[in-house]
Amino acid sequence: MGISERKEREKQEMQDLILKAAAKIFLNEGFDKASIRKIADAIEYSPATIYLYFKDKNELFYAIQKQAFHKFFNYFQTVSPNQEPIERLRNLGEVYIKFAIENPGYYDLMFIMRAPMESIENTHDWDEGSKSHNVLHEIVNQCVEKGHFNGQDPFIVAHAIWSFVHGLSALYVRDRMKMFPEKNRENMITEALGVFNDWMKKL
Amino acid sequence: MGISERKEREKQEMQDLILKAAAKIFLNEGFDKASIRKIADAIEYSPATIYLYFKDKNELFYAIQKQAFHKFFNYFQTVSPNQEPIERLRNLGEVYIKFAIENPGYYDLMFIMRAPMESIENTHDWDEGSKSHNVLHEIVNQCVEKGHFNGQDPFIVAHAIWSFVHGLSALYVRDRMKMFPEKNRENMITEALGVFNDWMKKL
DNA sequence: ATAATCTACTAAACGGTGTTTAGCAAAAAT
DNA sequence: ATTTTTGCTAAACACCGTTTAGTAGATTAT
Repeated sequence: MGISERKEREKQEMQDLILKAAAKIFLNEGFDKASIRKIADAIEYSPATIYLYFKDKNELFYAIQKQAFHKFFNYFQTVSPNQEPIERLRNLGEVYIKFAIENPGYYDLMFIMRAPMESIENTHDWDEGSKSHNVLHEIVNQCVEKGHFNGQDPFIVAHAIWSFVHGLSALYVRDRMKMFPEKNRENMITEALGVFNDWMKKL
Repeated sequence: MGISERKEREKQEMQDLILKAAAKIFLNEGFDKASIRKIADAIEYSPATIYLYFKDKNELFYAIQKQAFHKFFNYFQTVSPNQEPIERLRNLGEVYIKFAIENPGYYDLMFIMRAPMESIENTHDWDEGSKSHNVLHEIVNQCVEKGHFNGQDPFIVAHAIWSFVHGLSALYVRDRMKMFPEKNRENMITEALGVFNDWMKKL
């Protein structure tokens, strides 16, 4: 019975169509401007149709967040595997920042905005994010095995490192660096990351 | 001519009334629920009246942000002045986190939300925030004078430290720690801050 | 082939939002 | 006493997310 398969495929295609239009408007004009009505207009369907494919606006953006995490993970895959763990950690930080600067809208959705998180109840819903998070944990563990961060809990060390790169990214994405209008914001981030990496080598 | 003075005073009192009601609703129910209509209702005036005292909702929340920065600065004043700069720096980090945990709504408004920043054009509008920021810079400079962070740009070091504590705070305030449901989030922050302080002592 | 059912979709409405406009009563100035 | 100014609001405008009731067309059953 090929009909139900076609139906399934069409449902998938419709979801993708909505997702694609929503992501485009969101990245170009922001969350508030990406209204259900505007998204519906872009794909030439009525607003009510969107609710046949997504429970509400939060679930729609939870789906976009998943795609963002996928892209994020791909960035992580470019981290050189054949190097000292401490070098890989440095590389990971650079790639993290690179993603945030090149995809501020996605970064916002993943780590700052509230909307997509309201569709997350159990840990399972965070799977896509955990994949990237595990990369960090693995590398930190390797660093500890090689004698770095002596005596400190790898879980806490990983959280400290995440917090640092998130802090850099979040201040950038949410425009808290315009207090230094004479400074180049991207350079500031790179330099601060450099300082941090110098510190970590000594630990 | 006492009339214009009374008028001025009454205008000030009305602004305070609006601000107080708005802050209360915002802190208890969040930004979206703090609608102009709801604020107007709380003070028993019509919604249009609020626009006689504030240009728009963004300016209203910019005013609340200013008050938040004032409170933030008071937290900073509790940092012990008669100690080694590196100890004061440690203390400053603790107080920063303490503020974020005790006043998540205010923290959000100061360092994460977009709304109040849309009323900021020139550096002058950020004065209230700069005051606190200068405290950090001063302490970092004293640390450098005492031989810490050798050779590194104090401005960048300060930004790195700010990014770190902001990262911890922002992940907490925006609920990105529920991925570790078995962990106590406040403890995690404290431990990560402890790890960071240990690092800094060695630099 | 026809009748019954089910599917995909939408028009319209509900109850909200920020903001602006026109007008009015009371206070102040003349 | 009359004019002007001030402080305020009712009502409207143009949006928003979401739900409901209903319909045209595809699918299934007879």
